[in-house]
Amino acid sequence: MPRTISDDDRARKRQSILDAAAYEIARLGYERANINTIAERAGIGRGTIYLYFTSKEEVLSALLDAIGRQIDDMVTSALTAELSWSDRLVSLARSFAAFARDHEDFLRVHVSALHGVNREVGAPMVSWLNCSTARLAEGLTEGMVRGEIRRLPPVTLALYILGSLESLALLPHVLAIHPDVAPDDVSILASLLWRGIAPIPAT
Amino acid sequence: MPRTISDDDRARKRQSILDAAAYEIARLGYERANINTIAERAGIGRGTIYLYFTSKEEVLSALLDAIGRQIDDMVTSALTAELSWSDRLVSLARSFAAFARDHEDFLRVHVSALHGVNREVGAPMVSWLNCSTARLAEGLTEGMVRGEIRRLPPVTLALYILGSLESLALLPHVLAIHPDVAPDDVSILASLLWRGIAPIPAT
Amino acid sequence: MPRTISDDDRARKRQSILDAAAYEIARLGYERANINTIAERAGIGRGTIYLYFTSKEEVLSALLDAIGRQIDDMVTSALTAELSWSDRLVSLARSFAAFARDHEDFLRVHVSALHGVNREVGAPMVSWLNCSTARLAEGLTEGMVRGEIRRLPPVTLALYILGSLESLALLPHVLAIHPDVAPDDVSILASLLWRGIAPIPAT
Amino acid sequence: MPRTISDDDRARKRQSILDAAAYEIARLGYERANINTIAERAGIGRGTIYLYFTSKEEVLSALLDAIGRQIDDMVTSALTAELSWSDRLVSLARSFAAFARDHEDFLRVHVSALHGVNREVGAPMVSWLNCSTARLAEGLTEGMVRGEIRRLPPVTLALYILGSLESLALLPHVLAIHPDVAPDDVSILASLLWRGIAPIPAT
DNA sequence: AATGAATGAGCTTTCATTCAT
DNA sequence: AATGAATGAAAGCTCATTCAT
Repeated sequence: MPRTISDDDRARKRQSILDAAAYEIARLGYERANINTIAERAGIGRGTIYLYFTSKEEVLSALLDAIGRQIDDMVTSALTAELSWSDRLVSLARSFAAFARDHEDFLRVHVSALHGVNREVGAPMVSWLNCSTARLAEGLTEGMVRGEIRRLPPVTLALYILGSLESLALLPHVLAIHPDVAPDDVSILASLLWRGIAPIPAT
Repeated sequence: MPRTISDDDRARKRQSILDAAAYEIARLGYERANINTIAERAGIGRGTIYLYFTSKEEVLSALLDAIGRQIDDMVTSALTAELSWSDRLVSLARSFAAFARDHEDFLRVHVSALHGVNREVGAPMVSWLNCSTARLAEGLTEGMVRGEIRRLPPVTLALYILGSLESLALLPHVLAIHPDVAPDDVSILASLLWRGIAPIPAT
Repeated sequence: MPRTISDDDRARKRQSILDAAAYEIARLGYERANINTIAERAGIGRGTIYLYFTSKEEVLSALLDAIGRQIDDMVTSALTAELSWSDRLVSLARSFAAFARDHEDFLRVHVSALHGVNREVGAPMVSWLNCSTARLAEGLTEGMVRGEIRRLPPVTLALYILGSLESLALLPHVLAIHPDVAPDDVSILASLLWRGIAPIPAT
Repeated sequence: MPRTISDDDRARKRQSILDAAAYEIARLGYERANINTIAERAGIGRGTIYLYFTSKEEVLSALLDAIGRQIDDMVTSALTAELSWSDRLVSLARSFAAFARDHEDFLRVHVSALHGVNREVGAPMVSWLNCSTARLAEGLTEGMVRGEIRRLPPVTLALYILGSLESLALLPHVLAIHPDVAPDDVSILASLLWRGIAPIPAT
């Protein structure tokens, strides 16, 4: 009688592997992160990981996929809320900041994968990024049509906004080194974004 | 008669190793970049690299050092020029864009090291980054005193500007994927920065 | 059901690695002995050695430790036996000869490590040698007190005896080259030692 | 006009290489001794060594040859002197001790090569050792015929004597570590040898 | 005759992956 | 379903040797 595991247990264990992987990858990078250590941290045997993922690469892919989905959710939420664009940016900035606070590992993996890892492995992340970008660009286009935002190439603008938000969110963590950077500075900088894209007031 | 090499030849060969390393690291990341392949690309034997550098780590360190110095030069040039802050930002953006065009590998290695590699190796890059940041922060402070720039925490602002410039410069390359991003967009986006930090006009 | 190995099996495999290492080191010396070849000879994969030892150095250390313990046991046995000093020397000589016959590799590794390898690796062997030396010196001192042995510096004498015994034991093996050396000569030579340390008979 | 070097200069330079090699090999062993370092120590370029020797192995061979010849000279001198056997042993012991004092490196290379290095490389040393052994065995045989020495297998005895002399000579150096071994002990131990081989006095 | 820059074979070690249990 | 002992490809690095000068 083959032992069977409930779908719930399976999902939970899968997630615990991803959490452990995020912890290690955020600290060591993808290459130096060790499957053995990840298994230990997840509280399972080394071989068990291969019952949930086909390879180390797939662990990273799945991780990036999960992270990309969460970020996309944040963007979607901010866009669907009935807010002014100024408030939407603040909302987004707060969401990113909260995400960075509660899931620092995830955000770091995301950023480092964007710049470091093999292209193929990062594929799912790029998919989500494109998705979020398209969604944001679409919203921005509407805003431009309504005159709420300065007219600029919407896709490029969307990429810039998302990139800035990530950088801003990571600033206090990455630069915990820097004594002159106060965590609160981040929120101040968020307003820079808005001033940058706000429509030019009629004189 | 000893077979000795001129200092010039030596420097040239050293640079060719760094170029080959930049090519590989920009595409594969530091860990996957292979000393063997780097040597092949530089057109020398495997062991020769170790006549110029003590280890693979030192190759990366030297590379980051060279890149950091070049970026710092760009910042210094822009600051010493007699320009308005608005023009300075445009000048900086153009410098970064040119650097990204002519030395794409270098800029990618720089950014990926900032987010990816283990800390110790990135030390020289962090040094240069701190140097550039301090220089820019100092300039910004003066600008604030003169009322040319909105008052904001100068170090944080400097980091944000440098980060944005790098992202902007890389946008057309990284996102060559994205059909909707035109290279010219970069210069447009540079103005976002200015609007973000420009002093609030008296009503 | 985890695939675990019994302590017995583990010890057996560990020993088989040490045996293979002794074989190679006895013939080529520590430096030339190749981990790859040792693994092949032990009938295991290259990486498996590193599940039992942390490094090549540790293989040698463990080997020297095992050998040193066996030699120390031989010395202890000879000393605790109720024998005349003359017979003790014969007993020791026979033990060493038997050890050399059955474990020629071990004895050769021991002697070569004593004279060849870098000091740090030989540390465990030196420990055992000091142990055996101290034990023998103590016994010799008692013998001198009782007038069974000529009065001589005990530690120096102990070192000389142990060194001679090892040389004697190796003679027929090392100098298998030499057609004029008969294996039996060893036992004859053992008596030289006794005559050397025997008390001067009262005339 | 090809530059030519006098035979004298050539011999002197050859010897300086051997001296440097002895220094390094005595401290690090043959394998770890570095051709580069040996060249530096000899005050010549790396490639120059290969104008005097065909390979690193040949350097060791030549070194062992030179050492073997010196030791053989010592044995010959002691045997040709008109002395009693007791005094000959003392003379030999003094010669070895002096050699160990003035040329510690040579003696250590000799001993370590005897037990450590590849057989083929040690060939010249074995030749000289056989030569000295045969010479000493011949002398001992004469002594036995004349009743000055106990009757024992002469070749084996010769090997034992030479081995003991080397060990004795090295004792104060090797065991400088050992606080209980006084340098003077060596001369005391030399008499052990004589008592071992002295003829049994008629009762 | 002398040099030292260049080479690449060969070494130890790591670690993702497999598979007997 | 789960494990962890075993593996071997692949990596960075050293150093004896060559050879253009």
